[in-house]
Amino acid sequence: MRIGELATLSGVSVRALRYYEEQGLLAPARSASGQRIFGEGDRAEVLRIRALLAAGFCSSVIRGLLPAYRDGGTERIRSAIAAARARLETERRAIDAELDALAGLERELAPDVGVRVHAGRHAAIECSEAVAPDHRDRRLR
DNA sequence: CTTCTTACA
DNA sequence: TGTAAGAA
Repeated sequence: MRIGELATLSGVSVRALRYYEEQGLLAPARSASGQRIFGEGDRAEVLRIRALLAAGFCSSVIRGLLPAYRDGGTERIRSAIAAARARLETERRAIDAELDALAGLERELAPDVGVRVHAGRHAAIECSEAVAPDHRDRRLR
């Protein structure tokens, strides 16, 4: 099948499929005219790549993991999962520590801070300088 | 109409 | 990742 069909079947964009090939995650054959030719098995392959990506593995790691999936290298995969889990748990501890630190700063403030009366209305305290453009960032800039 | 590559946002 | 452009 050509790239468009695989994209429809897998729910992955044509752009992404070409990118996966560029990253060495997929190795489709080529027709005489240069078009990528995928096999039926590539559908499952793509879904697996998506699952690995969703779990946080970068393409270079996935590249090394895919062959293990094909030739039953279960131990290699298990260790990769364990490493990823350990890394995430370390990060979680750091996040919990920051959350605790924030709670401490909040308790340190006077009881009524957070809202001040201006012209009879409630208004949130301004904090232009300390606000991160994206609250998902790990550090405020 | 679909795909390819290359390049840019 | 999406989209544009020009060619096949």
